[in-house]
Amino acid sequence: MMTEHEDYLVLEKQLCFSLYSASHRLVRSYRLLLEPLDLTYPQYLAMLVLWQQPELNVKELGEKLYLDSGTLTPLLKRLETKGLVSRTRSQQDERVVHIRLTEQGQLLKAQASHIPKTIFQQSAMPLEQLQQLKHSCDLLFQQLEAL
Amino acid sequence: MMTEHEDYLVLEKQLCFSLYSASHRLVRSYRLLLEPLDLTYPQYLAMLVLWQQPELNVKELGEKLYLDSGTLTPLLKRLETKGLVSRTRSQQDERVVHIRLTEQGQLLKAQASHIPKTIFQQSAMPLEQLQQLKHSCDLLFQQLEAL
DNA sequence: CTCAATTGAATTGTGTGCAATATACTTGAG
DNA sequence: CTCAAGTATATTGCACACAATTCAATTGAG
Repeated sequence: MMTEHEDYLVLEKQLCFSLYSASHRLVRSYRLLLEPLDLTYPQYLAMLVLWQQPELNVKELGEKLYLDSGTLTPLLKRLETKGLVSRTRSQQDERVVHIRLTEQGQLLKAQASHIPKTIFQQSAMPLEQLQQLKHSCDLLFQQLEAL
Repeated sequence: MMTEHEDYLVLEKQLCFSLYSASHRLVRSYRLLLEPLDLTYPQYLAMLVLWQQPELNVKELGEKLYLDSGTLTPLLKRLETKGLVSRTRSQQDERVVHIRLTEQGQLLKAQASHIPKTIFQQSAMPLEQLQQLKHSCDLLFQQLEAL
């Protein structure tokens, strides 16, 4: 008694809901591992970037994380309060705010090094399937971004 | 110069970040389509459930959406304000709140019927790959849920 | 050189997520 | 029958996301 279109409106059939739920559940798994580091998942993402590139500005960080200043400014202020990063305005262009990893922030990297492997083990899924999942997510992102 | 563990700490190699970004981007695509219906994506998810089952309580809805009352109560109050659902306490057990689809809420279903197909087209990805993506997300969710 | 347009960040406001707590109600062991 | 334990929902508080706006600083066309 459902039209073809209406049938697609079933929650369990929607890819987006699966993606949405899996993403939240995965972040929840990270939460337990990040609690000892006193980091939230988005803060951990920012630290990941800084561990690779210890200095960059808010715009550059936003481009890597796909987040805007409305999200990043308060997040970075919290990281600053914890002593993990410093925020200083550029001398050359005072609109720009440089984010720098502090020594304390650098030290935190060692405590995070086990996390990716732990999450991988918790997923209890074949590496190959996870790689394929990642690849499909990246492609989906690109397709939607391109619109 | 990176240890094996440290190499995993590269943002672009992390499945979770791909999942996280793809999920947010997909919700953003929904946002444009849902704007004419005056619904947010989580509100749309709640409506999807109600279009299948026009009456249920908060706990049942939470089990379907994997959300708790802290999220659902304000969300459902907003749907009530829009006239899409009613919220009434059970006579038998006054702790229970029944959520019912209103006539206006029912009418909204027709306006949403095109959305799944539109999103599918915007993804510009093969149906088979999307199905596989959904399946992997569902599996990942289950594995993490089972811990 | 000048001012309109642009840019980078911050601010504001709305709406989730979710942990923790509170509250009211129901149930069941004794 | 009673009260301790459990249950369903609501409330509170914190941290994102993100659109919209503001503001200060820079840039570039004429």
